[in-house]
Amino acid sequence: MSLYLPYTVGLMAAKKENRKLDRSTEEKIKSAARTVFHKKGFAATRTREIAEEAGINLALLNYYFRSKEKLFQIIMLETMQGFYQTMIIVFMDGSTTLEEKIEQVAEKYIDLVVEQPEIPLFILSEIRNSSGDFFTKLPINELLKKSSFMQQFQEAVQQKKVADVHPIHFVLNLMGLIVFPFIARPVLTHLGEMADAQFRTVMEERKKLIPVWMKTIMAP
Amino acid sequence: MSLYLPYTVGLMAAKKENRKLDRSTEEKIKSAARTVFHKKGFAATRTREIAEEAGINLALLNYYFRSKEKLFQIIMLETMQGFYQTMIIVFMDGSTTLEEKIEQVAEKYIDLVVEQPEIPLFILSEIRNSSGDFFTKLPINELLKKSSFMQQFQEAVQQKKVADVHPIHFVLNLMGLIVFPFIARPVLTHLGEMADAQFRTVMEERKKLIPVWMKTIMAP
DNA sequence: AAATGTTTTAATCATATGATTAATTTGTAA
DNA sequence: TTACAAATTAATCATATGATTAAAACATTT
Repeated sequence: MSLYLPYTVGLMAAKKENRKLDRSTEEKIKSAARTVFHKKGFAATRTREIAEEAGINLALLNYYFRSKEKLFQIIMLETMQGFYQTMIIVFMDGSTTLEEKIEQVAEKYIDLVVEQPEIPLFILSEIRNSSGDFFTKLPINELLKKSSFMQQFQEAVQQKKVADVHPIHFVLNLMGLIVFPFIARPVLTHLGEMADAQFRTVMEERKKLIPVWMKTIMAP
Repeated sequence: MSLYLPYTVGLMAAKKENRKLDRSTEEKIKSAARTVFHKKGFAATRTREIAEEAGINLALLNYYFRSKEKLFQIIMLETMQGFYQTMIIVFMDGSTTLEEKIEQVAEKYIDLVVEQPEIPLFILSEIRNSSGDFFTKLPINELLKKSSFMQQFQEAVQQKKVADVHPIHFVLNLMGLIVFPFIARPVLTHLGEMADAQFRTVMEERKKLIPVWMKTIMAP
């Protein structure tokens, strides 16, 4: 009998681990959902594919998340949070200069999006349909307005170190230069026969180039 | 009896017009399809919605175009053609300088996309899934390689008028600066409370600004 | 070990959706 | 006018898809 104890204990431990992995089951589903949603978008995603990717029964998905919509909203919110966090952190930092902030944003964002290239297109194409509910749940606007970045930027304009154009140009240029290549990636691949390695090289170059370009662009 | 003749003739004329509008029926369906596909993308589009938008019976859609896929491919191809045509025309023109080409591309593209703001996001998000079939059907690659633009660009590099970085940076910067604002438009709307009128103003400004920026960016 | 609650599954449902069919209307020509 | 072809429609089909249910497996507590 005692011979079975270790086995049983082992089994119990494994099961207990699985039990703790209740969280892991939930996480497995979320992870699979992230993968599929990011790649295909909400409308083209089948819950069955998420279930298969997660290695679980379809019913379990609804058991944990009630519906495809609810699961999607969670993924969407987390994705946006993850994306804006980088910008928020850099822009709130009072100890860096305006130039340093640009350098850091370029570097960190390119790193982020090299890891997860589908994110920009995912966010932008899903926002186009959904009403702006996601934004009301994220206090990005308020944070940015009070940020160290905004102060420094307005100062720079007053001191005529930066051209006096609408600040939106600055944001559009910076994010466009960083993010657009990843959105247009498939076009490059098909059109210019650009391989993965070359693309990475180009994006590494841009880490250095974008801050330089931004300075010359925004000069008065 | 003759009293009825005008009416009948009138009716006939109207019907005959409708008959000529066989083409118009096809065109009505395509136009509706364009609208809905552009706005929602392939996966989120319902053929019933296209039919309703076109004011025709659902079966008629399949009568003219066989399937949703076939109809979509036609729309997609025409949309891409329309989008690239602008670039091709400007870039092939041997009578303009490199600077003028940039000015013209910025101006024409912003005009184009102000009229049809959904196009960039539509093209880019649909390409992400579909295999690159659409590109093989469009000879963009070959045309651009032989274009006046390419010649002038390579000349400028040799004469050290333009920085010697990978030419892809040039394309990414130009298209990113032009197109990205339209892709990010919903974010601006929700985040920055930016209204239509203001957005248009900003884009008008960019017609002038982008060529200037491109020059300073690409200087050695 | 028994009882209880939680997680997981197989089977099934209800509806949405793309497509087809058979009949009807309309236009054209003899 | 009649006959024939083309365009259009209402009704229907087949399947995909999100969701639910009832039972089984598993874990936890007593």
